[in-house]
Amino acid sequence: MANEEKSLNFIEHIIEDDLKSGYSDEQLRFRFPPEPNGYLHIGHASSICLNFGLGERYKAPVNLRFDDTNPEKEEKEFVDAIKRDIEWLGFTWDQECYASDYFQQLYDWAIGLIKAGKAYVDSQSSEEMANQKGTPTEPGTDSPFRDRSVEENVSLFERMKNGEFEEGVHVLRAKIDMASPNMLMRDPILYRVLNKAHHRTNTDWCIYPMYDWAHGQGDYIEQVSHSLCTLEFLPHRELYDWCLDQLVSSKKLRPKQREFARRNLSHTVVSKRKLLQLVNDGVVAGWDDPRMPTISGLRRRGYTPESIRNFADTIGIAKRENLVDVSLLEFHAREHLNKIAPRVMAVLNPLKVVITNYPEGEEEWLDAENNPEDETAGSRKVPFSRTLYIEREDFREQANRKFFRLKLGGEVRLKNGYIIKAESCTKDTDGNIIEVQCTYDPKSKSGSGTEESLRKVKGTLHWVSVAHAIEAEVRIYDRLFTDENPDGHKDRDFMEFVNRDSLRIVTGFLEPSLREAKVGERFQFQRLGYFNVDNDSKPGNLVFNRTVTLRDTWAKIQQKN
RNA sequence: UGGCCUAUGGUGUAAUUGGCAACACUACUGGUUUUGGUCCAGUCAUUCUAGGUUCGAGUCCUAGUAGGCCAACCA
Repeated sequence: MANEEKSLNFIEHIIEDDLKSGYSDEQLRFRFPPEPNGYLHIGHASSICLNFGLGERYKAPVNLRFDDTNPEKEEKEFVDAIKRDIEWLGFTWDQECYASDYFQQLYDWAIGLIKAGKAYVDSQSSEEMANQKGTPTEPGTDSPFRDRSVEENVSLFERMKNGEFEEGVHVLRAKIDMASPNMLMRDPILYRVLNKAHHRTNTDWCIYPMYDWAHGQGDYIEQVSHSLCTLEFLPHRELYDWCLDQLVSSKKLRPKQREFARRNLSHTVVSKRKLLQLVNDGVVAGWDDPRMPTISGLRRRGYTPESIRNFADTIGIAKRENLVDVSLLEFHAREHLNKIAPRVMAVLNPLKVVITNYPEGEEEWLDAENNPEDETAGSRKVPFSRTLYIEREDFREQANRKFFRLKLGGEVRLKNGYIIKAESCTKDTDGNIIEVQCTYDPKSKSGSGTEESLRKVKGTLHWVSVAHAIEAEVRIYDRLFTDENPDGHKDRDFMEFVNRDSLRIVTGFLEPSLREAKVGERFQFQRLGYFNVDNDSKPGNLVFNRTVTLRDTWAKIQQKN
C-alpha cells in the first residue's frame, strides 16, 4: 500500500493515455530489437530497461527481436552475446524473434504493393538515384523507371528474388512522393539484391528488405503495441506509418512508433561503430574488455546487474540531448557493492613494517568482520605476525595533523589488530624508505574489550602479514577517455582522447582467505575499492579487476594542495 | 536556404497538466565511525531570451536564440 507514486516518464504517459482511450491491458506488448552486428552497450541497457521495465510494470510480454535484414554485418556470435547480456541483466523475453523469420511474408506484401501500383523496380545506379533525390531544401525528380507496368515490375522483382541479377542492378522502391519535405518519403528503397549468405536463412534469399520495410511489419506481426526507438528514427515514423497503412487489418492492433533520446555516458563512446574501432585498433583487448562500456565489459569489470538497472532507472528517459556523468554509474556500483561485497585486506603498493616488540616466529589469527553492512555475513580469521606490509602511501616520516596515517612517533590502529607506533625507518642508498620499525601495544587487540583496545586512535590502516600473504595480479582500470565527451568535437577525432593510462597492472599482496576466490566473485579491498576475480585467473594465479574505487575524501584533500 | 525535434542547478530526470520548482548524483560544510568507506545533517536555480494572455506561467500564445536529426542499395 505504501507504494510511493513514482512519477511517470513521457512514454508511460503515452501508454496511460492509450489505456484511458481504449487500449486494454492485454493489448500491451513491447519488444527490444537489436541488430546482431555488435555487442550491447550501456546505452542499449537503458533501452532494455525501458522496454522490459514497461513489460514488468504493465505485466505485458516483451519480445526479443533480432533486426537481421543485412547479412553483410550480422553474425551468430553477436546473437549469442546479446542473449547472454539480457539474461544477465535479469530480464526474460517472451518470444525470440528474427526479422528474417518474416522474409516470406514481407516478400508477399511487397508483391501486393507492386500490384497496387505503389512500388516499382528501379534500374539505375545508386549515384543516379542519389542525384534525383534532391536535397532537404529542393524536391527530387522522378525516376525514369517510375511508371513501369505492374506486370513488368512483378516479373523483374521475381527475377531479382530468383537471383538472376547482380547486386546493384535493380532495387524495389516504394512509389510515394519525390517532392516530400521528408527525404525518407522520396521513393525509399524497399529491397536490394545481396548475394550474401545470411546467418539464419543461408542462401535462400538473394534479396533482402530494408529496415523500413521490415521493422513496422515485424511489430505488426508480433502485435507490438508500442515500438520504442531512438530519436534518429523520428523521420522514419512517417514511412513506418505509410508501410503499415498498406497492410494493416482493422481487426488487429496497429503498432505505434515513439522515440526517445539515446543515453550518452561521459568519458566514453556509445556507438557500435566506434566501439568496434577500439577493438579492431587494439586499444582494448576485446568487446568485453573491462574498460569497455559494453554490458559484457561492465560485467567483467565487476558491475552487478542490479547496479546497472538502478542506474538506468535513475537517469530515466526523455527526448533531449544528454551526457550522463559516469560518476552516477559509479555511485550505483558502490551502492550495491557496499551491501554485498565481503571486506578483505590487500596491499597493492607494499611497505614493510616490523613490529620490534612482537615475538619472532609467532603468529596469531585475528577475528575480522566480513561486512559491517550485513550482519549475516559472519567473520573470518586473518593472520598477524611480526612482519607486515602496509600501503606505502600510509606512512610518512613527518606530516601535519591532517594526515591521520602512520608517521614517526605517531600511533595508528591496524584494522582488526593492534595499535602500533612508528619508532624509526630505514632507507636504501637512494633515500627510499624500505622498512618502518614499530612497536605495538599488546593490550590494544581489537575486540578484546580492554581499556587499551578502546582507545581512540585517529587512523586505521589495512595490512597483510608478509609470511601469509598470497600474491595476485591486480588490474587497475581508469577511464578509457580523458575527455568527458570524446566524440563531441567537430574538428577532433575521438581516438585522440584515448587515455593511455587506462590500465595499470600491479602485484598485490592479499590476505590468505582469498586463495580460494572464484571467477566473478566480488570483494571490497578495504580502503582501496571494489575488486572482482577476472576470467583470466588460473588456479594459484589469481587476477583481480578493480571495479571502482571507494569514495576518497583524502585524495580530494590532497588534490587541493 | 527547407522540414522535423529539443531547451528546467555542474549532471540526469520530476513538477498533481495553469497554483510554494522536487528527487538522485556531483561538489562543498559539519557530525558519527576500528575502512579518510558506510551512515546522518546542511549548502548550491532569475526554469534559453524578449514580449503577451492570466489573480497566478517551467507549463499556454508570438517572435527570437542555441543545440540535434534528415540527401546509405546501414539499422
